[in-house]
Amino acid sequence: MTRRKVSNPLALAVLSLLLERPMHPYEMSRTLRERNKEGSIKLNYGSLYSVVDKLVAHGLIEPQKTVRDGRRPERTVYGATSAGRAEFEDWLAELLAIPVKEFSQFEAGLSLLPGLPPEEVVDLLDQRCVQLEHSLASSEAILKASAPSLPRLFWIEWDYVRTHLETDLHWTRKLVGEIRDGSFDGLADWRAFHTDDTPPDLADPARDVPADDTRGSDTRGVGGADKDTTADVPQRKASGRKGRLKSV
Amino acid sequence: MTRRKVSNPLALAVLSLLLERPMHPYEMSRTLRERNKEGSIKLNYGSLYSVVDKLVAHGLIEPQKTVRDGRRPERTVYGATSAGRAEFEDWLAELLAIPVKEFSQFEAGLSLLPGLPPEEVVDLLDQRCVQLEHSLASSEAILKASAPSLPRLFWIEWDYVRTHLETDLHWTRKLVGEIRDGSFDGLADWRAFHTDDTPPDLADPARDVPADDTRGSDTRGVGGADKDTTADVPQRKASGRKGRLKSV
DNA sequence: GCCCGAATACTCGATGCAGAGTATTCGGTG
DNA sequence: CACCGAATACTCTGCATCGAGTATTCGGGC
Repeated sequence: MTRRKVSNPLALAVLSLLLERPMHPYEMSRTLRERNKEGSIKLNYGSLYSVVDKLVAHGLIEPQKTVRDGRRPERTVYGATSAGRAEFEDWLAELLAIPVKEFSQFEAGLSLLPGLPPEEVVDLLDQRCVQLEHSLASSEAILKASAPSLPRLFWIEWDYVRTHLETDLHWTRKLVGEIRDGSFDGLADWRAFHTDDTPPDLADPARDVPADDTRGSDTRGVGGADKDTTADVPQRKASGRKGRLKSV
Repeated sequence: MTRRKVSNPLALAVLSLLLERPMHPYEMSRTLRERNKEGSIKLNYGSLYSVVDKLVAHGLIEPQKTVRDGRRPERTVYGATSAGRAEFEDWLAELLAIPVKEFSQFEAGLSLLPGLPPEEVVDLLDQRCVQLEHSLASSEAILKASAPSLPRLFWIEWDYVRTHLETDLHWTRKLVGEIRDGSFDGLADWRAFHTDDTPPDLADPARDVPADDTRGSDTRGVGGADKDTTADVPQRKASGRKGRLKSV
């Protein structure tokens, strides 16, 4: 019951292509690739064929003929129906008008940030910045390559992602800066939590209550989860991980 | 083969909670909600229980005891193993250090923008701006509410999303402005494509070739896809969609 | 003491999707 | 003319995910 009968955005791209001209599935995939739409619409064959089938089942597209080139196997050419055109326009309008909350991996990571010590976080975010710079460079390469040959309308989505990459990079750099120069709010507690052998309940919501209890309180004494919380562990972790991630 | 044995970010949150103290699944969900982590990590019960089972199966967490409050059904309390701690730290480090490309709905919409006429796009993006302003306002409300009681470390992810919302809003406003004041590159062709009854092949990659063919060429004459491409249709579509979307 | 709604604590089946795998054919090279 | 790698054109299976559904229990009002 996801509102749309076919919810995969790839279906929208298929409709778009078939409104332009009839095609067979493989041609759709090639066309999307040629136009650099692969970067904005996830394309894989499994989904493509199942999406086409579903569009047919709902009467949004229909097989028009089958052709064969040389001795290649037969391919079915599909075309959009007028119901398909209506669905395309309505769906695209919705995508443009109504922002939807999407969950990013990085956001999830940020929300669990207290789980790593600040020094290591700085290291990791530095690595992230380097990667973002690379992504940014290749985005800009695409823009440079497209701009002379095609009007802006056809590479507008690249401008959008580039802008967001920039924002991301600046935000991350700023955060790294704050942690590094010590101006980050609560930095001392954060560090202490990871160096003490009996860390305070940093992440507990009952934290606004003045911390007069909680040294070995019952909430932590249940046992099991505390093993290997020794002082040397952070060192081992840091070096071990740094080595692995650099090699990636 | 998704690299991790359990790939759902919810599993990372579970590990994080269980490293803090042992819990039963329902308590995990409540805790995540109390801490406003629901906004950054998608939580639903189906996933939660299957993720817990999988973590157990891979030895990253383990059942510790079963308790019952009053006459409530028994609940299983889980705790993290040391393998679980290692997985948590490694995974979180990866999330922070390595940016992954994620496909947003809006980006997909942008990449198919030529499918709607510019006037309608302006309308739709205006609506988007209004929605984004609302999201931004509620993000800021959360920040205002959290800032006095908790150090920045615990609401850093809200700062991140707020920043991206702002970028998004500014970018969209700018685009709307360009289309509206006519400075958008290729605007005339875009509009013509949607008002002419025999539109040029605007979106075709063979566009750098001077358009000396393609008036009623065989690629469009296959029939079916062209019906209801009459001049009055855009009016009807626009008003119809505007009505519907406003009511949402 | 009874009723109602909210919270508790899950279960389960359908669906969608990823992506590895397969089989064929074309084009270029030695 | 034989071969090899790249491109063509799919298929198939397993797994994750989703969210609706269920059954129970607590708390508060009347």
